[in-house]
Amino acid sequence: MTNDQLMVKAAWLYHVEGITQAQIAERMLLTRRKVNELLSAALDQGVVKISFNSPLAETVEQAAKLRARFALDDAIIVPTPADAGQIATVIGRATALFLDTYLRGAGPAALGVGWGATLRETVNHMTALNAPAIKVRSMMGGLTRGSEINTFEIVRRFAKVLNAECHYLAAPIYADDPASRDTIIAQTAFKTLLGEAASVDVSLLSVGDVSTQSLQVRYGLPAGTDGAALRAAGAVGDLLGRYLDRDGQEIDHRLNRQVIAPELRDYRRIRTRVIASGGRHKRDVLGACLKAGLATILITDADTASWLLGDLPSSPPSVNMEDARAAQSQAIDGHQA
Amino acid sequence: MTNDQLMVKAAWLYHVEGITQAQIAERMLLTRRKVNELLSAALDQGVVKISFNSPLAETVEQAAKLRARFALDDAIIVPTPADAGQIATVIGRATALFLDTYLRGAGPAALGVGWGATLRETVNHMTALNAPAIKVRSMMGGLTRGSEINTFEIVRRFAKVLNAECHYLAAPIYADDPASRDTIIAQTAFKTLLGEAASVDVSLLSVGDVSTQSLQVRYGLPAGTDGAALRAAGAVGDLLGRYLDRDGQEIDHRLNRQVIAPELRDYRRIRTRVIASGGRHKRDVLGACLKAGLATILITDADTASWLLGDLPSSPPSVNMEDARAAQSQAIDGHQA
DNA sequence: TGAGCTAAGTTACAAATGTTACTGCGTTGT
DNA sequence: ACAACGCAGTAACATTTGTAACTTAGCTCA
Repeated sequence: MTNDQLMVKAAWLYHVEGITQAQIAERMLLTRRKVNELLSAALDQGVVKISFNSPLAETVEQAAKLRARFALDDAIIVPTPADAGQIATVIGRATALFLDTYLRGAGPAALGVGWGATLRETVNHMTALNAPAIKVRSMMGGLTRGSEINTFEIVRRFAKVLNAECHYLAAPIYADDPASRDTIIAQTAFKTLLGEAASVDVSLLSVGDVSTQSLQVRYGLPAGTDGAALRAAGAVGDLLGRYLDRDGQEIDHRLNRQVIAPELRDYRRIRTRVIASGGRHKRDVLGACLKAGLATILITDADTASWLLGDLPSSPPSVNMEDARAAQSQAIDGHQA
Repeated sequence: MTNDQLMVKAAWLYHVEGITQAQIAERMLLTRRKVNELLSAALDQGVVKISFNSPLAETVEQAAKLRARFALDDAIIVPTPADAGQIATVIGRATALFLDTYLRGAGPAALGVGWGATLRETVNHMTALNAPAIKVRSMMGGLTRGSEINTFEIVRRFAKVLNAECHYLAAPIYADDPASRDTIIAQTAFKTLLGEAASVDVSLLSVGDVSTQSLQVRYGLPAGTDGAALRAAGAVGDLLGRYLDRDGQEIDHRLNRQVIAPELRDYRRIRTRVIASGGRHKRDVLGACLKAGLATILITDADTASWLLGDLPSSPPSVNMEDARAAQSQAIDGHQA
């Protein structure tokens, strides 16, 4: 029996029939240890999924406010996890649930996807759906330097889970200079691919920030550009590889003329534009995107939602993540007293 | 905060953020005991749900064979639980998952439902869906003597979870005698209700058997009729309150002229006819229904599926459930040696 | 051939979980 | 007002779970 099958069977016995891991080990002729491994593997590989039927009242309220304030079609807010490292996971899961129902219902012709930790978690937790009619399109090129989060891998996995075909945008995100960018995108092949990317019915993207936290800043920027330069030019983060200022306008920086991705103008024509991101350092750029109306559906966490609604003061860009985390866990500890 | 909200919040912290029950208790200012209670309540009230992404290979194979053999549109097979008491739960859950996706996809105009332990579990595990356009219809009258599984309750809950309206078939399943049955169904009100019941797009029923296990045999039969008489007349069980022989034909018994439910002839016109039932004592009647083409979609357990496919010998009607159960658990225990 | 290495199993233990028994407080009814 | 009842909280316990340390078998490469 394949490993996948073992996971499903063990998970069935455990979660549905409710017998102990020791008993499962006996029945399946495995060690208890192995069963334990299988069960956690099943959980984080998304073979078994845990989903919620009723949403949390608090987040529903925030979602309604966000919808009204930024003219969104929908907003989904998940509670901010105490452990900042879990934000991508949690938002990713919520996004997966959203997409699951959305794709089943609307059945769009084409889905454009970006990349990032959040989208990786999303595809991890999607339910398999036989929808060969859906076209999956990559909306941005890949990182050229190695990274644990691979653009192509994400697109491929989306296609696989939907049993659909996919097109990669087989190019780096940034050309070496504006002139070569123009040459590249003038190629028939790229024109087609960019055209396809811009003509999807639904796009699923996350945003990047300009801190050193950002994978894109660390690995994705071409030689001669760094995060500091972008910040100096007024950037608060990027969408589709294009760096934006606080108002969601593209900054005047050479990098934005090197990017190989659809124009924001074309991007705006996409009917359903999902942006899924959260966490403290993504605040500013999320705010910028919303201000500029770049999203029609927002998926984020409760703290970020509060901030977007103006409940919290704007954070200075120099905020230290360690301090922030310490402050947060203190608040939680304080609760106990 | 309402109890439901507490459950959702605790479940979120536990299943998504992955913190311990003790920590949740601290954060939510509850006792660990309370948290523990909330979590299991959340699980069996269906506030959180565990679902599987990939099906078990073995059952998929059986399902394909059943589809071919009985000209079904679909078949869903779940592993037979070791504990016979769990059969309704397990099949019910599978049915809920099926209905969830089915209703989201096809969006039928009207759903007819029956009653029984399996359907109660089904509605327990359905995902809430805002589908006010769906009409929920009761397809059979209610038991007149008290029972823990109430017909009206089930219809109402289906309607509630779909946020839809429902019509009850406000009548007993059986009239006192054939003559009064005819009088009753001649009433305009009942004509309308029976017509509605027979004109749904999807019906969801389970079957009854003729053993003393059967709730219907124990509580639902009118005075003057008992299980033994039905068995003597060749009945192997009932669908829609109508008792059938091994070939799925209505037996010639007075009871079948007392029943207040759609005619099988009309029932057959329903496009999608789901039958969800399993367990050893339902074998014969399931076989009868399939032979007569009364189902288009079957949801049952693996052992029953095997039997239906002819892999197992027909069981004598006098089989003792206690023995069967003992034999089964012995088989499992034997595994360990 | 044998030393060393890897992978899997076994054992053992610490943490987390589920349950039971007990305690005390409030509430109800006489 | 007082007794009886019951419910929620507390603490303690047994079970289950997750993990780490250790062992063994099989294999590779010198």
